[in-house]
Amino acid sequence: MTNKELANLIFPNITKTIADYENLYPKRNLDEKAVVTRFAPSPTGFVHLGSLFSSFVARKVATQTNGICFLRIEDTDQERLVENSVTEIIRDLKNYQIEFDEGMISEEEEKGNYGPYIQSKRKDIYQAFAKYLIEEGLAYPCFLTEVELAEIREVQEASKERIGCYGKYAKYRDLPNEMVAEKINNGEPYIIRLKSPGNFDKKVVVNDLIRGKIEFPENDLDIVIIKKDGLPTYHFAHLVDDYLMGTTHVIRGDEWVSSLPVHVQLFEVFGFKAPKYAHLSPLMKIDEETGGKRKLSKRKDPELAVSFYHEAGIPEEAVLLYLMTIANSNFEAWFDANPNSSINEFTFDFKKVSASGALFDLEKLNNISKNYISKLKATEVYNRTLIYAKEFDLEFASLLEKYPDYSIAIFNIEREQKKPRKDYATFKEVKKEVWYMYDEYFTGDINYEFGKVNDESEIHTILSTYFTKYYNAEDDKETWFNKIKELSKELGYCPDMKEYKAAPDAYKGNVADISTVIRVALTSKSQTPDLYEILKLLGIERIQNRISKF
RNA sequence: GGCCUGUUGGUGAAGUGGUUGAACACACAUGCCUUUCACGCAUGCAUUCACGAGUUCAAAUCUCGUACAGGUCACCA
Repeated sequence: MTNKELANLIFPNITKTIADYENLYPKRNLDEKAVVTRFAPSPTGFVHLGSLFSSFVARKVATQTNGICFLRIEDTDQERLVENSVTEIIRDLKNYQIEFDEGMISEEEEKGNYGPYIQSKRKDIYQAFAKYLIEEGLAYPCFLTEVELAEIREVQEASKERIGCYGKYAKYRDLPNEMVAEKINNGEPYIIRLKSPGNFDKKVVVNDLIRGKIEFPENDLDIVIIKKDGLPTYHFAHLVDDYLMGTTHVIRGDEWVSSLPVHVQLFEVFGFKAPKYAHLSPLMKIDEETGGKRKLSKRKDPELAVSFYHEAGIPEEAVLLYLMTIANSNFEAWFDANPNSSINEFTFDFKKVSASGALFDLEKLNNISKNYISKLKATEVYNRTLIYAKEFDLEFASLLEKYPDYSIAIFNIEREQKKPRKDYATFKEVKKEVWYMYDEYFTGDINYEFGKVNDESEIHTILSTYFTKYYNAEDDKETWFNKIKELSKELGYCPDMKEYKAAPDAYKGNVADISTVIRVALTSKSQTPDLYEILKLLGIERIQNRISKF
C-alpha cells in the first residue's frame, strides 16, 4: 500500500492540495519592510495585561512599517471555549485603541482575504497539509492510547530519560501501511504525529528578535499535529496559518520559546520560510508573601485583568504609555523630550526590548496617569469623569450633569497652564478632590480640619471681619491677596511669611493661618487648590451659607 | 530531572572591554519656593553591577562554574 493510498484512506474527503491553498491566498503585495503580524488569542476569557501587551506591540510594529496586524482566534481546544470571548476580546482591545486590519470582527463575522480567521473553520485546510505529510511519509497515524502514553511517561520518568514520543517509544512510527490501514478499518482511534526528522544530538540555532541567537537540541519528538477530533494542535495550526496568512513576524509570550525547535522543524519539513520570532517576557509583580518576583497570575492578581484599570478609572492612554515604556524603556525619555507627541510617532525597536521580565509597577503607572490627566483640558476631564461616574457613581454623575459649567470651571483651577496641578491619577479620585464644591455633598456632619487657629470666637472674628470688611467678588487675585494681608495685620497676624519666621513670637500667627481659617470654613479641608479661585467659583450665595455656621 | 532564558539601587532601567561622577525615570528623604496642598527647583539615595574562578595591561561588559528566579517538557494554547 502506498503512502498516497494511506493518505486517502485517512482523509478521503480532502481534495484540495497545498498548492490549491497557495493559489487561494497569494503573497501579500506589501513593502519589503512591512511587518505582517497577528494577535492570536484563544477565546477562553477576558483580555489580561499580558495579552494587551503583546497585541499592543504587534499592532505598533505593523503600523510603524505600513504592515498588517490581524486577529486570529485559536479555538482548537473545543473544551475550553468561553462564550462571547471573541466579542469581549475585540471590545477590550478597542478600548485600548488596538484594532485590526483583518480578522474576526465579531463572534461570527470577519474581514480580510486570508480567512477564515477562526481556526475551527479551517479544519479542511489543516487536514490538507497533514495529508501531504502522510503522502510524503513525513507523518503517521499513532494508535497509542492515553493509558499507554501515561505508562510510557512513567517509565521515562523512572529511568530519568527524556519525556515524550521518540525513538523506541514512537511505537507506530514505522508500522507498515497495510497494518495501519487494517487498524483504521477496524475503527481503532488514532491521532496524527509528525515523523520528526530531528536528531537530539544536533543543534539548531534560532534567532529571536529580542533574545538573539538561542541554541537548542533539534526536536526529535513525534509531536501530535492532528488531534482525535480532527483539529490541529497549536504547533501545526501555527505553521499552516502563519504560512498561508503571510505572517512575517510572530510576536508572542515567552512561554513559546521552548517550542521553537518544533516550529522551526515544521517549517523546514514543508520547505517554507519560517517567520521571524519575537518572544516577550512576562509581566511580573512582587509577591507579597515571598517578597520575590513572580509572573502576574490570573488567580491572585486583580491588576492583571484589564477591567481592573477600567474600574480604577485609570485612563487607557496611561496604561498604553506605560506599556510602551516597558516595551522600549527609551520611550520615556523620548516622551519627556516630545511631550506633545503621541506613541504613534515613536519608533519601536525589538532590540530594545528587555529579555527579562519587567515588574509591573502600579506606582509608576499612577505617576504616568497623573501626568497624563494633568495635561488634559478641563472639558476632557469633565467628560471622562462623567463617563466614569455614569458607570460607577451615579450620584456624582447626576451632579456633574446638573452643573456642567460649574464642574468644568472647578476642573480648570490651575489646569490649562504650563505647570498644571497633578491632583488625581484616576477619574475615580476626582470626586475625592472636588466634592466640597457641591452643596449636595457639603452637608450634614462635616469634619472641619481647623489647625492652629481653632478657637470658635477667633474663627468667627476672622470670618466676619473678612467678609464684611474686605471681601469683594470683583477683586483680581493680587488685590484679593493684599486684602487678606490687611486683614491679617488688623487682627494681629503677620502679613509676611519671612517677617513672621524672623520673629514668630511677635504675632498671634501669620497670613497662612488666616487663609487656612477661610479655606477650612468654606471647604472643610486644610488643603485645597487656589483659594482665590475657589472663592470665585463658590460665589457669594454658597459662601454666605457656609460661613453662617460660624 | 532534561532543555531554554534571565540576574545592574526599593522599582523600571541605560550601559556589551578602557575618558568609572554606573545616565534617566518612579518611589523615598531633606531643603528651597509658597497663603495650604499640589506643581516646580535643588540635594541625597548602588565605593558597585547575584556569587566564585578564569581570560586581559584593563571586565558590569568575554569564558566557565555555582546560586537564585522564570519558562517549557499535553490529543491546552
